[in-house]
Amino acid sequence: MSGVREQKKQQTRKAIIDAAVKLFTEKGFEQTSMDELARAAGVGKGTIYGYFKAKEEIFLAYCEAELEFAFAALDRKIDEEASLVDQLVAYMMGQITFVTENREFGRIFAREMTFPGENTRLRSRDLDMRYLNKLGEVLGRAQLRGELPAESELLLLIAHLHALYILVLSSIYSGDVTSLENAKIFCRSLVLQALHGPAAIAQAPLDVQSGWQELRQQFLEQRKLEM
Amino acid sequence: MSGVREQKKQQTRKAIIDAAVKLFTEKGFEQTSMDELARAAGVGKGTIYGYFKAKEEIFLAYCEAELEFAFAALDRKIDEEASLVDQLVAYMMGQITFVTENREFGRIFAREMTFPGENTRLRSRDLDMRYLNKLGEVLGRAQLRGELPAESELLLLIAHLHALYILVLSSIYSGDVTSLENAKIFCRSLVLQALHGPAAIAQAPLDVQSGWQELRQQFLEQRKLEM
DNA sequence: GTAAAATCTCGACCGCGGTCGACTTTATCT
DNA sequence: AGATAAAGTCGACCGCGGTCGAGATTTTAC
Repeated sequence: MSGVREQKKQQTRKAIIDAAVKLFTEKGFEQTSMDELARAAGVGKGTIYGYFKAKEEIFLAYCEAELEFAFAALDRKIDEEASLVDQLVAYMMGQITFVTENREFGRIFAREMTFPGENTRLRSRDLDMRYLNKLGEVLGRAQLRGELPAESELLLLIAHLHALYILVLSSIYSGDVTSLENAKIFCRSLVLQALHGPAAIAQAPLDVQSGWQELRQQFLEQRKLEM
Repeated sequence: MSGVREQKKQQTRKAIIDAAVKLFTEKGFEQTSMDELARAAGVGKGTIYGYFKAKEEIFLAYCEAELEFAFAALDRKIDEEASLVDQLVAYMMGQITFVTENREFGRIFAREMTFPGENTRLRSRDLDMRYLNKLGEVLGRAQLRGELPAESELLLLIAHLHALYILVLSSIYSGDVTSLENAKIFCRSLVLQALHGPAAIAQAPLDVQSGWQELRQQFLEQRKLEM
């Protein structure tokens, strides 16, 4: 049972991912066909499906590497002594900035991560956990500092914040939020409310208040909600 | 400019939607091909694309009718005098039950609604607004009753609750939540926290607390989060 | 060493969603 | 009414993601 076979398999796998990174980066996910990918990786198309169940799975493998990098960069930039809100907003915006760097790419990523198909469920969960763990760390530190009540249920808060992140992303793709600045204001307002209850905005610093009011106007005009 | 043409167009449009309702219901969205749909509607395949930009757009048109019905049923069942939390959970669960009635259908719906493509953006926004308006009504009534601080920013709260709904849906597709019962417990915990702050669960009635603790255990085991 | 079994590779092939331009039907103009 | 323009219809056709089984390659058994 010499490792010849195993070795080759690893090579092939790497060749596929490398080709995917190159092509997806160069021309995007949807614009890269499996035929191209196979040719670029130097294998038959069918072979790819021995390594990945679907095109989306390759996509997530590709994301894994990229996200790793983005998170590392973010970690370096985060100020652990900043206020909880600032840190949370920073993480959320880091993630959002990364995802929406390319709009089409981000939509696929968001769709696959938030509502994964059976093929991609496990892989997307892996990726998700990195982000959730990050949130957990930030919250844990805040709890130690006393910035968060000791009896807070951290897991629930993590879920909560994750929900807000998804919402902001969704707002970007629904057209309610059209710039990263607005996304940030939105994030901040939501986080404030999550941490300090429904009346938090009314007590927030003036710049947050006014920023939100402006956004609010845009929402109402765009969506014609009856309020 | 007799209306002959316009009349025919309306007929054709209706024929397409009718066929879609029949086929999507019978065999599902993905299992219905555009060729079949065209044949069933009695038109050429190309004709359909004169009425809808993409298969997904037909899907959303199909949903519109179904959702209308589901909401009406829900409205009839909702107790306007129940507590705010109960009403919110009821609406969220109504929506979730509807969406996940068929798993594949629900995933497409959720993906298209949360991260719409350029083709389906406007239509998905229309649908979204119905749900948001419902939330607004419930919150507005609660504010009048004094169950919600007068200075609460309703729009922000609506956004917040919408985020929670999406999260619960996402948890179902990620495999974190595997039954409607669990979804309900999750919903309730999240809503409580959203309305009463991060420490709300610790003060919740015992059954909510214990239900959540059980769910929490499942999460941790499944996801192996470091907490 | 060799035969049998297990594994991996490949590209022709499938059905799909979506496009295109030739064709038919309706509206408009004189 | 006849001619021209405009609008609508259609299915052959395209490239796509994914499958399949024949054939090549490695492992195992003797």
